[in-house]
Amino acid sequence: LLGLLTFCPMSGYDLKKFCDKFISQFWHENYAHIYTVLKELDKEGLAIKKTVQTDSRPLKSVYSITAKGKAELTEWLHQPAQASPPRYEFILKLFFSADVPAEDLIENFKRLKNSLDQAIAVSEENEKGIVEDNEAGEKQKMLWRITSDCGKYNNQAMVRWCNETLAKLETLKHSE
Amino acid sequence: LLGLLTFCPMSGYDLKKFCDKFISQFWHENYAHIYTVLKELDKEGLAIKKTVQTDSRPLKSVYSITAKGKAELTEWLHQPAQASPPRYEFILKLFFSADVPAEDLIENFKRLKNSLDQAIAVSEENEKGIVEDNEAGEKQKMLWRITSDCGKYNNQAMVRWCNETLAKLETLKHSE
DNA sequence: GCGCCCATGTAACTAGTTACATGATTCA
DNA sequence: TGAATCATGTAACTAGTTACATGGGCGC
Repeated sequence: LLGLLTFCPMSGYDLKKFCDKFISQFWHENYAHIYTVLKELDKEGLAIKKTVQTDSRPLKSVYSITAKGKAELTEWLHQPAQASPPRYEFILKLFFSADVPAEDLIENFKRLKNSLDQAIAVSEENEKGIVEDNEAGEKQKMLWRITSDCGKYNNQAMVRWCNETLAKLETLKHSE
Repeated sequence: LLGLLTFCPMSGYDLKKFCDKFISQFWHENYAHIYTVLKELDKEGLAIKKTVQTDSRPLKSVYSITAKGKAELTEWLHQPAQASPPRYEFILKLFFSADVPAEDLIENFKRLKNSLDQAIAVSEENEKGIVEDNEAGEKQKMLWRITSDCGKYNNQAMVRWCNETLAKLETLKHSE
């Protein structure tokens, strides 16, 4: 899974940064996982480690993808993505909230809306970053824009959902 | 987490059915998990087990929620839902697909669109079921509708995204 | 008689997370 | 001098999944 993160040679630390910056909207990795996987990749010959001494900085272990790693990645890209079992705690709680006062639910929805607005703002920032990036090819840029749109569309849909739900809950609150 | 599934007393088997039918859009449970949790709930006094002999059927172990369990549930409902780390394999693969021919990507998107259409059809079926259900209170019904809308809005947003992306990929395909 | 649905569970395993441990450099 | 950032890793634990094991009843 991490073999694909070898866009360019990177260290475990770099990889984490990269994940947080570019793919955090739809994927998440933590240090522990990255370092263990990196070690495995090295053992399996899918990536190779090189220890580099950067000036006035601690040692870095930079990993590069090998030919074998590239083959594995292509293989992975060709098999269809499998959907992960859904786990939306917010919705789950909502489902069981028949005995919770409407007012509390309204509070929850307002909070959710705020965090959605924030997420939308962040993704708009990111989109600007894509346009300005000159290193990436046209197709790559297009794919980035597409992935970013996915998050945006979802978030917009959720905002709409929040607004409509808030309206419903307001009427409920008055009748309670 | 399963204490809340005690809408009415149910066995492990019933719970699984219930999950699949009503909350599968946003939550997923498997038998192994259910039975282990059920046992724990019993041990902690949050639910009690009763073995029931139904006519001409194997023994059933029906669990009911206790007062302590209800308190725990209320407590849980009152703390804010925590977002689970996102894992969208489809988008992740897309992100790394710069070297995959546009034609293959188009195929993937068509498949995704089909499954989305199916999901929308299913949720529309479910919505009919809600309206017809006479046992549930008005507020409960409203909450069900709201949760169901959430899925619908998301799916619709995704369909829109698929369509727009397909158009983009078509032009890319012709230039490749 | 065969396959499907009802019904319950355990054991082994895999994946993922948290917490810990360490230490250098840079900047306020 | 202390906080933040760079940098790498391990150990212990928790959660979740797969696979296995079992057996009766019902409908075709």
